[in-house]
Amino acid sequence: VLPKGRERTESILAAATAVLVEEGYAAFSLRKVAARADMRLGNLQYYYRTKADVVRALLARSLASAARAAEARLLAAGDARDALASAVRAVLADQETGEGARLFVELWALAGRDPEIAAALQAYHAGWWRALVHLLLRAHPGLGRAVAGRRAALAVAMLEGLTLFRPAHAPRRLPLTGLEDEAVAAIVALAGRQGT
Amino acid sequence: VLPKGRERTESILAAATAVLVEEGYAAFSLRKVAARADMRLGNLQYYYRTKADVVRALLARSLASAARAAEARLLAAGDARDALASAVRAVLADQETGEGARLFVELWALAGRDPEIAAALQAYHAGWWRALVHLLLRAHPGLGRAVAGRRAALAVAMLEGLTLFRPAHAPRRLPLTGLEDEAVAAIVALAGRQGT
DNA sequence: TGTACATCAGTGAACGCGCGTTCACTGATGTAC
DNA sequence: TGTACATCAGTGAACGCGCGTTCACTGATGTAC
Repeated sequence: VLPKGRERTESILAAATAVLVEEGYAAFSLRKVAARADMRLGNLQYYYRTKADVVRALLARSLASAARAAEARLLAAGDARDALASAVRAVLADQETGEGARLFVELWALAGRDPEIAAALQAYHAGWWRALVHLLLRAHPGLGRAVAGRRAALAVAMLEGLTLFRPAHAPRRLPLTGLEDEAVAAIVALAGRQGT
Repeated sequence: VLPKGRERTESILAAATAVLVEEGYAAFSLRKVAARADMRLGNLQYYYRTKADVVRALLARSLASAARAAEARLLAAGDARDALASAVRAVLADQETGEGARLFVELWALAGRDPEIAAALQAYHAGWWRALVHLLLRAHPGLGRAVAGRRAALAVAMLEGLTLFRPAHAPRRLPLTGLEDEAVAAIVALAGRQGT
């Protein structure tokens, strides 16, 4: 174990994530991160030499944990008949807080300008897309990989798109009652339709 | 007509949009906007007193034009049997450039922190969601408003989510061939499924 | 047509501020013998 | 166990820079009489 160093970098990244989520990248500064982690600017820079290093590390940490969570959700359902439905339900439940959604929207915006971030985000999506493909194929082996791949991509797009209607981003007057059940049903139906 | 003033504000907002799309909100500054619009900072501020005023105006301009385009797409299809399919196809075609997508991702990120922007964005989504509901009900009158509303919301989420896989944001290794056709088919099928 | 004056459009300098980064320095902790 | 020394962790000041905003000022254009 490397207790001291790990503790330090962990608290720096936690502070950085909080600042990014609460204030956005435009207002993200090393001084704020240091203050939030209760240390001096100079000391923070002993661990991460530049602002870019902090952002890179924070990105890696967040995506790794989100990927772990999402894939676990999808795989946990196992072979049950309603595996797909309960996995989708779990993913939707994870979106509830809106905090993660806020972080991801920031990262999407950054990805438009930073190829490294774009690649990391892409790898993250590919990760749970793959898990979803497995799930689809297990439920409907006749689909074939190509069709299952496209449909999984549509499901990912729909689920990610739904985060945009979360409370944090909009008062969402879109008719919301029962939307989650409808989403689950839509994805299950999407999976089962006759192949293209 | 107010030729001079309009010309000026128009070129300011065009410059501001370009800067926001190319550099992101974090790097968005009045000096850059002024330089791009080929005028002095002081003169720009004669038209918009503060940075917030520029952002507000640019938001209004962009959303109004995007809303006009999207609703036109959805309504142009008229009563034809394949109205829904061709409307969805048109919306997907509009996404092709990625430029608009970049702008919207920036706005989503800002919406997380600015209620005014969140409200404007929400109104925009509500606009084309409404058009989509009409289209769904015309194609399948038996659905009922509630179900049609939920399904239109899912379609909006899917279509918005798909913008995230556009070239500008990711090298997109997700299996893309035929994805658009699959999306059209999925939304048509979503519309026609037996009501919940 | 000419004159006086107000408004409009545009200029340029200055302000104070927070930023990322650099750097010389200080103790504490670990290692070698 | 003690001493010498290297590395680690942390401090605090300073730098130059771009930023939003304020402001006094200047011509050009429009209006009144």
